[in-house]
Amino acid sequence: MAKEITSRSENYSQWYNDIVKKAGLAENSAVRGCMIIKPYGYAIWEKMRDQLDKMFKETGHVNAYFPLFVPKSLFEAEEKNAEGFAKECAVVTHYRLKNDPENKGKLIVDPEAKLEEELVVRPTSEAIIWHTYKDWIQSYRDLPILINQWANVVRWEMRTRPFIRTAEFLWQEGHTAHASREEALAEATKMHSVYAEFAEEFIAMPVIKGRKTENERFAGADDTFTIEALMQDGKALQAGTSHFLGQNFAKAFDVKFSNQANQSEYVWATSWGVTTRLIGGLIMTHSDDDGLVLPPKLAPVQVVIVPIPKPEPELIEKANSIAYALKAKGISVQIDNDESKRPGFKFAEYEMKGYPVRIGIGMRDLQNNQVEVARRDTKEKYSISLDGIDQHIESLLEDIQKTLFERAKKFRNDHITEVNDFEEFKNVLENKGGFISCHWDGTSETEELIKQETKATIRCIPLDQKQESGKCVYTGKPSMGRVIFAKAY
RNA sequence: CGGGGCAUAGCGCAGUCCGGUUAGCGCACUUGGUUUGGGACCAAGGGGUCGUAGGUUCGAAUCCUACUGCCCCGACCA
Repeated sequence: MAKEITSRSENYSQWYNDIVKKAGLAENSAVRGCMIIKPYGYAIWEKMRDQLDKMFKETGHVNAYFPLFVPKSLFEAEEKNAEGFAKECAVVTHYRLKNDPENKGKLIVDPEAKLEEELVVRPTSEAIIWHTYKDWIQSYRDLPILINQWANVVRWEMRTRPFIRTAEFLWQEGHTAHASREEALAEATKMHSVYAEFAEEFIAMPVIKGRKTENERFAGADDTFTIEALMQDGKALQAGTSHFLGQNFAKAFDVKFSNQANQSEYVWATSWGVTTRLIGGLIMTHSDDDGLVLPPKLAPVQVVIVPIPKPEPELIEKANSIAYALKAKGISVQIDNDESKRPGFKFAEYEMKGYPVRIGIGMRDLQNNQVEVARRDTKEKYSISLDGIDQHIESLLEDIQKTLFERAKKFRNDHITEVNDFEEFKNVLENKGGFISCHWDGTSETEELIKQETKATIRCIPLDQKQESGKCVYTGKPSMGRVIFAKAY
């Protein structure tokens, strides 16, 4: 069970780093701000990637790949976008090294090899992609273009944290082009829903769907849709965004098409992305003091079978037949036949790594035609008959997936607090954390003042916001609905 | 870029204040044995330019100077 926010939040950062390390997900690299994703962490990313990719294809998208480098002149074309990312760009200025004449065995950047035009390492790919789309689009018949790219991007962050914020990260970015405003808006909305569905059904991480305020919006977008999750320490995590880009990029890159009446029009655009940050969200939604807890739908291995006390041939044989039955149901299974470690060590290890279900099988069990089943989410252990074990495990995995979501949702809902004055706002923020639902006068100035005073930002204006007249929690000016504030990652 | 801290075995640390045998501990590793239903035990063993460079001294992990790297706290942020 997740502990109370108050007790964990003091050392939450350390606790998080411990899980990342001990579960074998990732480690810091020698390169500043970058992370090495280890095989187990990457396997989780692959599960996420495969599922998302499937959902993108089901909604009509195809994959392609665009260059890592963006010439500066292209990068700066869409001014707001360029300005928004300028502070965190890695820039390539030279293309060659040479031996240092002053220092044998060392290399220096060859000043002769200075690039005529600097190359920006993509922090996002709108620029390079819209430069390309210009050549691909002439007629309404060329539209829509529905392309996704799986890639790495670089944002030179000052302070980093594994999965949540690293200088280089893996993501997917969808970039679509449409003939009408309505169609582009529908696309942005659709992908917003795809993200919410993925977060809730697969990560078992409840999210609030909403739109960003002008302040928090993606640089270059007319509207940004977001899914906001709540972590165990009471801080919010922006888990995915979908942007309606209007005609901003079409105008910046001069991308026009002829409509059916043979009139020239600018193309309408969207972009949307999720990143390896989702793994951070997963960790901070479900894990406990014994380590990682993985939702079965994203666990690289769903069931591990541990022969007790060690892998005797008879036990291995039985384990194989259980594994065979489970695999027939599409369940992933691993049999631990390592003789060098004792059962207790293995139990702790698999708990740390978050395996959803562990089956223990010993001679004693075999005689009774049963095994011991341990579920990671509740830490319950019980013996069950070998007859019909495949059905039992199948429904157990479903139950674990559901239990994790319900538990996280209850926690999240318990930490949405309606607040009506600013003292209460600060009090809840300090002592309880979580989402604060309150009235806001709709101005960027007020949002900024609240941020400066409390570090809380407007996470989103919920899509299901109720019409309700009230007074801004800060200025007392009239407001027509509540927005969600929180401290965020 | 501001403020603070750290640097000793693969990892985590003690020793530094107050200089003095062969630099130590836990984990991990190797070998052998006994074990094995919740992180086994015993024994033997391997592994170190004490971050780098210079200085003080009969003698430096320890004192002094410079440099380098890393971590934490701020500003920035998926």
